[in-house]
Amino acid sequence: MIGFCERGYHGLSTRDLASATGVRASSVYAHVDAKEDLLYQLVTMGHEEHNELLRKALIASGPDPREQMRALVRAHVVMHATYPLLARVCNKELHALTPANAERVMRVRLDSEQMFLDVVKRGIETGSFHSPDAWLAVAAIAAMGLRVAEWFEPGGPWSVDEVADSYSEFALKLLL
Amino acid sequence: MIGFCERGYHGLSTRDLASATGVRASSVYAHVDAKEDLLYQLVTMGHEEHNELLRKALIASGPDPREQMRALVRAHVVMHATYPLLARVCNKELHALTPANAERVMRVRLDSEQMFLDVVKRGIETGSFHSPDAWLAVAAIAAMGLRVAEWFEPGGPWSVDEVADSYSEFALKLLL
DNA sequence: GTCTATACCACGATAGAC
DNA sequence: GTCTATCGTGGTATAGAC
Repeated sequence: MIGFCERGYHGLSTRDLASATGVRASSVYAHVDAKEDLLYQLVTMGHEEHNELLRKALIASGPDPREQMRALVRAHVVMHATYPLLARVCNKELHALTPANAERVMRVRLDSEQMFLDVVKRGIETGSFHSPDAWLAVAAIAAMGLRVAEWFEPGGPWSVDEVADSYSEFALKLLL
Repeated sequence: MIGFCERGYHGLSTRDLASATGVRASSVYAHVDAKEDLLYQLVTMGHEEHNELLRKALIASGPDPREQMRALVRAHVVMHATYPLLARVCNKELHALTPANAERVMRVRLDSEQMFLDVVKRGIETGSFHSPDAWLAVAAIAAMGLRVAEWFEPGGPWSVDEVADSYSEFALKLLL
């Protein structure tokens, strides 16, 4: 995973991949059908974990759209700050998936996006939010969190919680 | 460029690269020393153009931090919506640069970031903005715009101007 | 500056012994 | 499940004619 992240899918050979786990390249093929399988499994894991974290956050929060949005952004940011390498692979290496696999991944992603969209739309209806366009707002809020995976490091100036809290506030302000 | 974007640096061969412009792979080497040179030139062009657009936007706007921020975000978004492929290469393929070349690119990027930071800090001092952390706010605002390159398409639901305007407002709200 | 031809190497993947 | 050995392909890059 570190390899895919640092050098890109095509930049990491099956030989390097294997030697990172202490085996030969041919041994990899006892576990996966092809190199692309490995990327697909990694990317699927990342997207499904992300999706589940969002869903749990939504369920655990009350009915208030503001509280729901806070919970979603929190989970989104925590995921990206906690597993930055996985997040980067998920966001940069989709091009290397077969169309069928890419589509499966995109379905999960769209489902996650829909959670954000539903909260924003309901918030607009109930008067909690006032964004002129729900989708544009969601794209902006999601983007903030995605990018956290590119710069966050443990032991840096902010804890995961601090970033999650700040970004939740950013999202709510953005939706005012 | 399209190739680097769609398949990643290592996913695009010099043969394919050359045939995209109607020549043979060997002819490419009459213009660049190595494949990496091409990526470096592309990425440098993208970062310097971006930096200049930001600088011009800043100069053209008045002394009000709010107006300056609006201008910066506008330019940032316009660049990413106008040259999405270049932007994606600039943001995803830095790993393939030699350390020396990557550092040169990062210097331009840090300079651009500093423009945002200076405006936010001055806005906080003068009471226009009220963010608890200037850097976190800048990271969030920049991220929103960066991501535009991933989804924007001409002929879609929004014009470049509409996205730029919306995102400028998002940024200002975020800084309230 | 482009071409053909090619050097040299690394790639993903497989075969078959253990 | 891992190994060694190897297949066939395609990678970056160069040489030298035009």
